[in-house]
This record gives sequence, structure tokens and C-alpha cells, in this order.
Amino acid sequence: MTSAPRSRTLPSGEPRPRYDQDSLLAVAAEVFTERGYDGTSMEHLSRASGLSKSSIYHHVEGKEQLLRLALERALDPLLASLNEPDVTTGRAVDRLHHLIRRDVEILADRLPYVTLLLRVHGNTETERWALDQRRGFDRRVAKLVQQAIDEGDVRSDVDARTTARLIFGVVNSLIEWYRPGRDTSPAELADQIASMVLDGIRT
Amino acid sequence: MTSAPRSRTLPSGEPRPRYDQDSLLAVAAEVFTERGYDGTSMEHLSRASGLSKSSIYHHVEGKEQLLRLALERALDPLLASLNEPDVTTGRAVDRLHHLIRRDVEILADRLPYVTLLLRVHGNTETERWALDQRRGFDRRVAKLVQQAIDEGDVRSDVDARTTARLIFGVVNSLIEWYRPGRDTSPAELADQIASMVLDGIRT
DNA sequence: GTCTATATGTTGATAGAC
DNA sequence: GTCTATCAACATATAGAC
Repeated sequence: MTSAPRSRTLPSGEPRPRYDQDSLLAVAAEVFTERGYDGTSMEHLSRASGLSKSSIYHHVEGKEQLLRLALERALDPLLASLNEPDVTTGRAVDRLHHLIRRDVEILADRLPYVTLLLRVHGNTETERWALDQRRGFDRRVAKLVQQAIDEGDVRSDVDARTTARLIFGVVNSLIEWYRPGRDTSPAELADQIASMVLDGIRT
Repeated sequence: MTSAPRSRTLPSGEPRPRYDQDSLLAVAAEVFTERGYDGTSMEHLSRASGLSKSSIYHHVEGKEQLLRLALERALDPLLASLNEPDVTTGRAVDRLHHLIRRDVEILADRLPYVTLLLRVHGNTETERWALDQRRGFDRRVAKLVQQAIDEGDVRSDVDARTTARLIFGVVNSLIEWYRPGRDTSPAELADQIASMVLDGIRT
């Protein structure tokens, strides 16, 4: 698991992330991702982290808080991507292009966290919250696609909502097989995908 | 999938739901699909089916057998689609077109079963078996894409394996939102998707 | 901050009456 | 074929010593 420098003073604004909580979170995301949230017991997390079960409770309130923190690791950059300059200015089809590239990069960068996000079932309050955040994201992408259709750059024989869903169907499917390091670089992959997707949807 | 009571008329008194293995399976697939396999307890299945837990054990050996039967409902037609005449004769790009159309139809027809298949984590023997079947399917699709590249009909700047994965990334993402009846007809959807995908990957 | 030991509830599965 | 009652195993979480 990744280790982070511990004693550096961080810029104010966010509560100082605790080293132990962070590395525990990385382990938890990996195990949740592999076994599913429900299929993961505190015993599994204990073995994977090398901590006893009760020591884990020293760092986090419980299993569900680990889930929430891990999901935020995926949701924060994804939601932020919608507000980046490249995605908020210019022709809609170009903004869409940037968004696709950006989100492939985020997915590659935060793979276990995004994988977790995409596999969540609405069994707990935290899971339902995550699903709700995803829906909000999807809605905003659909709006962008609609704009691109209105501007005449994207085919209009398929409706915007469907097109938006298919686009992120492709992007999100990366979690099933993409492994940074082993496969193409994130930037190159992002180019290939954006190119294929746009060839498929353009007028 | 609706939890179908037996078609037979029941003896006098209350219309107690009677189940055979098939209708129980439909309920199980629905609940597994909604809550995840690990997140589903026999108690959940009991409530959803109207049977007591122990009555469920009269029909099936246990929870994992329900999973296996449900997964076969998805895997059988998917694997069979690879051997259909339209998919085994002619130019590779056309066979690919047929395969995409066919699998969108299968997905629409067996939605809860395919959804379950695509969400499985390798925690149990049955789950690992399903993952293995999926890998075999993917390999055969990748071969077909490679043929289409060799025949000059599909772009060669992205490798066959990646292209195959992206194609079924789109198709499989349907489980996230497609609902037969509410949305476009399966045939129409299959056309739209095949069209977009092929526009994206053709030379 | 870590551990062992344990409280308390839920799980998949079984026994046996009707 | 259905049910109620029950089990052993395992779940999340806590107590308290070091």
C-alpha cells in the first residue's frame, strides 16, 4: 500500500488527513473492491492491514465510514471535473471531449476508489448517498450532450440521455480490465477512447 | 422479473404462493441483483418470495445453488450467441455487428440474470466459475475483432483486445439503466448501439 | 495505539411437527 | 411442501489491560 509523508503541515482548509487513516483507507478500498462491500468483514480488513480488528476501530468509526471515505476519494474529483475550465467553456462537443479525457484520467488515477463507487448497491445509507451523487453527475453529462446535439455536432437519432449513458458506459467499463502500468498510459488511453466515442456519436 | 405464482389453480382457501424452482429463481435473481449476492440473506429471499427460509431449502440446496442457476440463465444464451449462423459466417465486421445486436437482445431479455453475472465478485466457487466463463466469452470476441482488423474493416490504431473490451463496455453498461417496456424496444436499441459502436471503430 | 477477550446480533442451514 | 424453533458459525462492535 502507498505510504504518505506524515508530519508535514498541510495548508489550512481541510482537516489534516491522518496517515494511519489514509493507509487503512487504501487497504479497505482494495479489499472492498475485490470482495464487494457486503462480502468484506472486519476480519478481512484486519488480515489485509495487519491490524487487529479492534485497532481498526481506533482509526475509524466502523466499516461504513471506511466506505464513505473511500467513495469520497472517487466522487470528489469526478464532481470537480464538471467545473474545470475546459469543461465549462467553448463548444459543447469540445467540452464533452475534455470531460471524457479527464474522467479516464481520474479513473486511472483512483482506480480502486472509482471501482468501488461503480459497484455499490443501495443497501446502506452511505451507498444510497453515493448512488445519488452518481445520478447527479449523469444528469449534468446528459445536459452537456443535449447541448452538443442542439449545436449540431452530435447525432440526434439517439436521445441525449441514452448517448450520455453509453459514453460513460465505455469510460466506466475500464474498471473491469484497465491496470495502470500494465496497460497503455492513461493519457494515451484517454485519447483512444475519446476518439472512438466521438467518431461514434458525431454527426 | 415478476415473482410468478404457479399457474395452477390452488385448492380452496388463501392463495398461498407456490413456487417451483424457476419462479423462486426469478425472485432470487431480482434480489441478488438489487442487494448483491453477499448482501442478500436467506431471510431477504424468504420475505421476497413469501416462503419461509426452510421452505426455500426444499426447492434448492442453498443460496449458492440459486446463484449458479441464475448465472446459467445469463451465460447459456450469451455463449450460444457465439455459435449462431450470423456470427459464424461472413465478413468479421458483419459477424461482429450481428453479435452486438444479438447480445443487446439477450441482455434485454434476461436483464436481472445478466446484471447479476456482471456484478459477481470471485468470493465463492460459483462466482469464480462465472468470471471464468466471462473471460472465455471476452477472448472469443477479441478474436473476432482481430479478424475484422485483419480484414481491414476495423481501425488498427487501438488493439483488438481493448476494442473488444470497449464494445462490451458499452453493451454491458445497459444493465445500469435499461428497462424493457419503459425504454426503447430491444431491437431499436440494439440498432442504435450497433450503429454508434461501428461508426466508432470502423476504418 | 495496540492487543485479547467478549458482548450482542445475524447468518446459512437443519430438525421435526403438521 | 409448508411451517416454527433452533443451531453453530461468523458478523460488527466494545471493554479494558498493557
